[in-house]
Amino acid sequence: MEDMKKRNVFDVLKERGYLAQVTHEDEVRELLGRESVTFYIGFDPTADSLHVGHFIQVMVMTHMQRAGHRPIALVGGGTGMVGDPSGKTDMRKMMTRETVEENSRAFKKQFSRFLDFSEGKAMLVNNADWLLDLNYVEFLREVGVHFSVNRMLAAECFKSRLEKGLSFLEFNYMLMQSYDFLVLNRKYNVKLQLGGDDQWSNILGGVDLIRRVEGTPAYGMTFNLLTTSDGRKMGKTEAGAVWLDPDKTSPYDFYQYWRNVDDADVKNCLALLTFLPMEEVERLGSLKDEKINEAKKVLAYEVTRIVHGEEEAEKAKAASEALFGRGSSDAQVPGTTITRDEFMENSNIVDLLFLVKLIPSKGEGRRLIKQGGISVNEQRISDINHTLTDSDLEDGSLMIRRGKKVYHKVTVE
RNA sequence: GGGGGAGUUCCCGAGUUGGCCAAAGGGGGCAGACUGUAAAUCUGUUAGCUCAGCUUUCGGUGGUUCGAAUCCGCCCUCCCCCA
Repeated sequence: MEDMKKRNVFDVLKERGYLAQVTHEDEVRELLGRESVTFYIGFDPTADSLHVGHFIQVMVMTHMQRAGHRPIALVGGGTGMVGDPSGKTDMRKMMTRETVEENSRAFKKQFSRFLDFSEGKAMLVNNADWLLDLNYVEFLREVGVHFSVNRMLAAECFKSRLEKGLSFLEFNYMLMQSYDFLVLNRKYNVKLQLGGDDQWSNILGGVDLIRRVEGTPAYGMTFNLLTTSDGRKMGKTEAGAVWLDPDKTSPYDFYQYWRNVDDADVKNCLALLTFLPMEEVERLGSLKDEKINEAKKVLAYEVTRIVHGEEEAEKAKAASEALFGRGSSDAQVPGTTITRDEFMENSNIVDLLFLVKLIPSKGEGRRLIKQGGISVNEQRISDINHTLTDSDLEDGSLMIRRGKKVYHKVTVE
């Protein structure tokens, strides 16, 4: 990782497959190789935690910071009040000011795990600070004049919305984000904005604005969204997004998510989501058939380690090996602890499944059992009315398996 | 502001001579088989519950009726054409 300092980050990012589009490829590359550049990435506070879609941006910021550049994570406390229409087909729900502020705080906390904020090496700003008190007429005169509606309507990001409808509120999003870039350029000499590829139009808006208003160069660069080989967005599970918050997605589930990616996506994930040297990425990514499971283990471990720390990564790995391999059975397996009374009152298998939230409804539980999807201590349950007793407990706990790979340990105390 | 159209179960999308609709079909999800904790494929399943019965659903609300997703009134939202 040390040798990254010597190489131009631009080349690193390109080699690893992050880059999607660059406004001025040669100039940006030269700039990054010449001086310490302050850049920013915006995050919309649409939820109370970052998810894997954000994580790729965080990885980019980390690569950049390691190369001596200064990242600014911008939380969209102001833009979040409007909602980005890019690529969306439906109108966004408007969030209340309180929700936006709450989410912004949660983001702040998570960023500090990945970036070094000491001595001004990274910054976190909230565009609510300058957007919320804007004077409408002044804004129109300073920023609005520079935007051509004709060009905006032609932009790719509005296309789908032109068919389904686009409110004036959302139409303004591009101006706000462009203004962000301008403000940051003036305040902190930010010359470069990064973002997901869906942000291309918005980034271009800011680049153009700065060049017009300030007459100084500004650049933009976008990254490929984390998608599967067949183009679907990654990071979605039956339970929703894969979150970075351990309370929303446990380290074990997080580990399992990466352990189970498609063969075809392993290499890409290793390059984008870990810091492993590219030679290693190439080697692991080219493994075939059963062998590629090794690569998936490395992927799962590394990503979990970066996000949740070494200790949690070890635990997740141990638990996985215990359940799917031969490891010791004593490993930390996800589970629930219930009281003796609860166990007695919910001795019916369906009730118990419901109690520990392995099923969303009892109807679902009955269905699962009918289809052979539930096992207790590796014994398939076939009867909906199956009742559990003390004899099912081993050292005060029993292991339930739902489907092929969802394990849940129930401990009775 | 004027005229026209639409709002269905996770999503898309059938269904309007009122009962046979918890609601076609597809997608997605889940489960089973096959496997490598993969993909593809095949099969089953996909509102809830005290589950061979019952309860709550078809934008909201109030009606008509023995009975309404299907008919009527009002409201909300969205789309299209005109301004």
